[in-house]
Formats: sequence, C-alpha cells, structure tokens
Amino acid sequence: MIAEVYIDIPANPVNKPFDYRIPEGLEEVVEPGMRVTVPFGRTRRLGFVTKLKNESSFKQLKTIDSVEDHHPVLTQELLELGDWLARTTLCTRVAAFQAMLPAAMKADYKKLIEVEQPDQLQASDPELASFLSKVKNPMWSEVVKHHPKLSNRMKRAISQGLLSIHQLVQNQARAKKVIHVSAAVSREQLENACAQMTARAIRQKEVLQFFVQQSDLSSFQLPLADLVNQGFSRDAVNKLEEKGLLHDEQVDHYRDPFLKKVEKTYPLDLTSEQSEALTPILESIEHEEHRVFLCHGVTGSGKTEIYLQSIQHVIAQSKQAIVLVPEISLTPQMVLRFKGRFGEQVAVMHSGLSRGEKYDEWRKIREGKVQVVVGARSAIFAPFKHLGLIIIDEEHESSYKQEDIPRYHARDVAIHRAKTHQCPVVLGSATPSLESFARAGKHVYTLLSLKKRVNQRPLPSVEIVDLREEMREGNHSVFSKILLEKIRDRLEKKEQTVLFLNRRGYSTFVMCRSCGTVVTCPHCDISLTYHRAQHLLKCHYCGYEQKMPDTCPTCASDAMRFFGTGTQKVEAELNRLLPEARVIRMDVDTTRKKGSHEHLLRQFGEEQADILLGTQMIAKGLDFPKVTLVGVLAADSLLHLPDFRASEKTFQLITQVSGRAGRHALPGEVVIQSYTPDHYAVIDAAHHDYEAFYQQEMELRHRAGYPPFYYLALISMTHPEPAKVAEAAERVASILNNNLSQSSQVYGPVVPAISKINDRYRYQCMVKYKREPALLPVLHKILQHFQESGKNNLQISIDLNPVVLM
DNA sequence: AGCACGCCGACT
DNA sequence: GTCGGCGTGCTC
Repeated sequence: MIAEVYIDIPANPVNKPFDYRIPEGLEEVVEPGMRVTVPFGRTRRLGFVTKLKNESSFKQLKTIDSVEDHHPVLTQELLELGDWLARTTLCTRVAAFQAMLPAAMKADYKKLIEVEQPDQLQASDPELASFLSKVKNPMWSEVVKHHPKLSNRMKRAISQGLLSIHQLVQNQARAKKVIHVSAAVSREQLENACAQMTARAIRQKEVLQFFVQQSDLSSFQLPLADLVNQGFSRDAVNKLEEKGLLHDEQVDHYRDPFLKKVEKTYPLDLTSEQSEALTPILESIEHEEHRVFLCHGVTGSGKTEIYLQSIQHVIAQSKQAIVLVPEISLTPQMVLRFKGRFGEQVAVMHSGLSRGEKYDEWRKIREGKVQVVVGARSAIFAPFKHLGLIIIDEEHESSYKQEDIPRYHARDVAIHRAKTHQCPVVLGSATPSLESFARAGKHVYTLLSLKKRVNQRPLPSVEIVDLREEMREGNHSVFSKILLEKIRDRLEKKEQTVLFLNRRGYSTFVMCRSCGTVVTCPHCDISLTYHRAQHLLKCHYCGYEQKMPDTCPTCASDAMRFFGTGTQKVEAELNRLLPEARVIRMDVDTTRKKGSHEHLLRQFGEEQADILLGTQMIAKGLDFPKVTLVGVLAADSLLHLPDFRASEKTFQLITQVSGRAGRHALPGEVVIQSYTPDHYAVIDAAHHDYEAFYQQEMELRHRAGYPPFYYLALISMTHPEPAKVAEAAERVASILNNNLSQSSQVYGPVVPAISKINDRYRYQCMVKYKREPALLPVLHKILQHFQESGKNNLQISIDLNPVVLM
C-alpha cells in the first residue's frame, strides 16, 4: 500500500503529494486525514495523508516512519475543503490544513545531537567534546543559540562521522490525563477493611473513612490531586490501591476554561417578527435544504434568541451547529447565553484560550461530546460530521476575513460547507455588508427582517454635533459643550455613559510644530506611534523603536508635539473636566491581561464607574440597563482612510455604538461628534436608516466599479530594491492584461499608501472583474513563475476579495 | 522550508 | 591551495 502525503512545509515547490510506502503492520492503520512522520530529503517531517493507492509512478519509495494519530484529524469533508480552500485562495494545501486544525497539532521539530565517536571527537575538538558531554540532551538549536561559533565545528564533526543528528518530530498535541480514584469494592468491604487496619495505619484509615462517607460510593470518583490537596496522603492511597480496596484510572482531562456554574435558561416567547424569521430557518433545517438567510435586525431585536431556537431544533435532529461571532464580541456574557441554553453541549473557540484549551475544545467537537461550537473565525472548520446549521453573527465584520495565508473569508467557507452538508446558513447583522444585502436583493439569499426591538424600547435619539463649529467657538477640547453637559447630567442622575473613541486613523504621531517634520520609521514608510508608558516611539509594522527625541531631528527646535487623540489622553481630559466622575478605560493596554476584559465590564455593570471609555472593543454586545448616554467622540475618524469601504465602516460603527444606549427601561440618547456632519454615512446612521445608506452607497460603488458590482483581486509584491519590484510589477500587469478577458480591468502597478515595510519596497496591481474564468489559472501561473525559481528575493502575495487594500 | 551542491573571492 | 559566501535545485 502506498500513501499520498503532503509534507508539512507551506511552500510552493513542495505543494504536491509525495508517495510513501506504508510499512506492514500499519497497512490497516493509516487512513486519509491522518498525520504521519516521513523521511524527507535528509530530514524527517510531519505530513498529511490525503489518499491511499496501490501503485506509484516513482520507483524508489521511502517508507512512512510512524503514524501520529489514532483517528484521522481531517475528515474526508475537511480534506476536500482543504483542496477547495487551496484552490480558491491560492495557498498551499498544508497552509489550508493547518488553518483547519488547532495550533497544538503543529509539529515541533528538534535536532538531537549524538556523539558517535567520543574518543576521536575528544582528540579533534576537545572543547566541543567537553561541552557536549556536559549537556544532557544537546539540541542543535539550543547549542547554536548559546554558542553560534560551534555550529560550523559541529558540521565538520558530522561530516567526519564523529557526531550524528537525530531528527525528532514531536507532536505537541497531548491530551492531558488525570488520575481518578474510586472505590474498588463495596462500602461494607471498605468498612471491614478499615476496622481490620492496624493502629499505625492512621493515614490509610483517614482515606477509607472519606470514601465510606460518600453517599454515592459506587459512582464516586475524584482526581488524586484533589485528595492530596484535601490533606490525604498520596502514599496511603497507593497502599490502598495495592490492597485492591481503591481503584485508579487515567481519565482524559478537558481543560475547561468555563468552570463556573451556568444558570440554565429556557426558550423565550417570540415576538411575531421573530417567529416569522424563525419559521423558514426551521423549515430549511427540517428539509435538509441548503439556503442562506440574511437576518437583518436592528440592535436589540432579539437575533440571538432566533439563533438559540434554531440550534435547539438542530440538536433535536442529532445534528450540530457552528456559531461564528467576531473575536471582540466573544465575551463571557455572549458565551454564557449559549452555555445557559445548551450547557455542556457547547464548545468555545477563541484566541483567549491557551493552546491546550483550544486543543481540548477541538477534541470535544471531534469526539462528538458537544453539538454546538461558539467561536471566532477559525471555528468555521470545526470537525463536526453532521452539520445542521451555521450561524454567522455580525456578518459584516471584517474580522471574518483572515488577513494572512490562507486569506479566506469565513462566510465563503460557511456557505461551501453548508452546501456539502445540505444545511442552512444564517447571516445576522444590524448593518449587513453591501455584498450580502445585494445578494438578498437578488434573492440569492433570503432576507429576514426584524425592525422592532423586542422590549418595545424605541431606538435612541441621536444628535449630531459639528466639531468644526465647536472649534470656531474656541472649544478645542475633545468634548463638545453638549456632550459634556449631557455627561454631567448623567452623573447627577446616577446614570451611566459610554464614550467611544476610534483610534484607527487617529494614531498618536509626533510632529515638529516649527518645521512640520514627522518622525517616521527607517524601515517602513509610516510615522512612528508614541507610547507614553515607555516614552518610546514605535513602528506598528516592524516593531522598530527609538527614544522620543527631545528636539526635532531636522531643525533642532524643541517644539516636538503629539498629535492625534488616544484613550489615555481622553481619560486625562475627563479627569480634568469632571474630577468627580469615575472612569473605566478599556483599550488594548488595559485589557492585555487575561480576564481583565471581563473584570472591567463587571465593574462597570456593578456601577462602580460612571463612564466607560473605550475603543472598538466596547462597540458591540454591551448591554447595561443604566447606560442612557453614548458619545461617539470622532465619528469620521474612519471616513478618510484610503478604503472604498470607509463610509460603510463608519455607518456600521455609529449604528453599533448607538445601539448600546437605552436598551432597558430608561430611554437612551446618543451624541455623535463629527467634522463632517453632513456626510450621508453619519446622517443615515443617526436616523437609523439602513436602506437610505444602502441606496446611496450602492450608487457610489456602481459608479466607481467596486464590490458588490465587481470582484477584486489584489496582487502585492515586495523586494528590498525599488527597481526590482517595479520591474516585476510591470511584468505582472502585462501578464494580466494579456491573459484576462476584455471585461476585466487591470489597475496598476501602483505604489501603495505604505510604500515600504520592513526595508522591503511594495507595489500592487489590482484586477476588477465580474466573471473571469481565466483569473485563477493566470494568478496561479504568476505565482509559479515568480516564486518557483526563488526569484532573487521577490515576494508576491495574492488576495482575492481583499478587505484591506493597503 | 532545509539542505547540499557548486562556483566565486580572501585568507593561512 | 582551503574556507566560506550564498545562488540554485531537489526532496517520494
């Protein structure tokens, strides 16, 4: 038997199957979707078995060393999905596989140094010999790290046969085992044994008495570690096991990141709007029919309850459901809603979990221990075997697009998987992406509308403040008079305020006031960002940092000033203007520690603060009854980014943030501060008018030839020498022009807004197309052509349907 | 991705 | 003459 194996190297030259002989004894074991260790060149690598066959066109086959898995880690469906992913995002097969598996499944490669000829090594290189004899298991990387000069001497010793290298391929995925102790015999027998113990065996008696006291003795078991923690003697337990009175057992342990008790919730009564939306979803589940629903519901319209009841239906059919939620709204509250309804049947997947925790959640899914997974983007690859439903909440969120390889969009993967499983997809949003809403308009998706909030609360009243006018009147503060007044009012009424500051597009850079010099990164074409805590200037692209200069590097004046507004600055301003207000600041700095996110929100929920000031992360999901005022400090900070989706993002953001106010008994108010108060994105958001925004934005996209009217493909290349990239970019543009149909347009090559990152110069080409069968083959050829030959350091990357155009 | 082969320049 | 730089090509 022969296995086709993809070697665990995400690079083009090895992106093809390699044939290996399956050794006798493993013939019945190896299956497609398993990981194996194979000799590759002169190294050993992990590989993915994709196919079994009887013959190979290669004469001299090597043999599989070992099999890493008891069961395939990739189901047949996921293997095919990997193939599709590689094709449609132009990535390698293993890059696709790795994206579908928890990080713990990645192999750890180590090289162990073994001394073959100690005497001869002693003679030829005594220093090396004595060094190696001092270390227990000398690893190549460790030795080279601490003594770089030894590297060449070891290579020489290897070529002389004095040393050899053992390639270790370590599987990081290890299920944590825990020893559980239980009674091996009946209660009476334990009592008898206890009575017969010698007077000296006090510790053993203690343990026996503990077990005898347990009411449910026959099913009672607990971890050995817990026993020891309660003060029982480990030796005594061991003795009792030897005597056959107690029994121990290795139990798979799932690290549960959610140990807290969860209160069970039950299905709520639905409003008529909700039932109308739910019915077609249930029908689709019932009939095992693939459909895509776009659930357009205003904030607070009860979309989650629809999700929950749909899932309930899926579980009742013994099928499984995937729920995708953007990373930033995957908060404990959010997860609790699902755990509350479905309890133990829910697995959670997000970046806050440790490697091991993620692996455990993944195992629960694969082993059928859970029926629901709630997770961020990558949870779309959950290895369920009978998918009954996929839900994507906040469908418009750009975080569903992975920015690095494989550059997939979770929405596309969801629809592809749902087709294979013949099940529905529900896309939910208060502000659907134009792409999805347009598809609903064309009846490709089924539109479900929820126009009312469940508790009949009106949407908050929204006021737009013109910051230019404030400026003219001499108010240079970040707070307009009206907003400040309203905050004061809430302080008096003991109500709460949420202030939202979007930092993107407003990063704090440093500029010289007398000559206008902006301090930029020497490696990247971008201004450095000021970090107050360390008084440093840092580059957000390459990590370069330098001391904050005292004087201007160009004109030597001492008028270096910070520009831009950060949350820290706003907090300082709040403290100055409203010293009595208690403020909680939530941004990357204050939420870095695990659990601090949750902690700050709980503090705010318990009304230990009057004002919650934060960035993106507070735009979603917050639901506090006492919040009656929401302030958007700079609504147009996104509007001027060089991005055709800038208006859409602005509209979405204002709408989401406004939704945080007045969700309960007290009515809500929203103040939007803007320098462009007459922009339709700002006005339509203030009026809660999605349709108006949609119409206007669609017209613009149509005129400019952007999605959803055209698809985009972005080809970016980088090289240390500007002339080399320029040349390559020209070649790429002409290949595209010569091979694509007339209906497609090729733009560029152009230098992007950030022209250099990490000492590499950048160029881009863009393709706009409606239907272009030649696109994938041509792009494939371009990739092949420019990286096959290792083309002197040119890097080329392709992003189909890019979300970020920088 | 590694790793070796191979072909050039600067040293004992 | 040898050591060592990194361009090129292969790995079932």
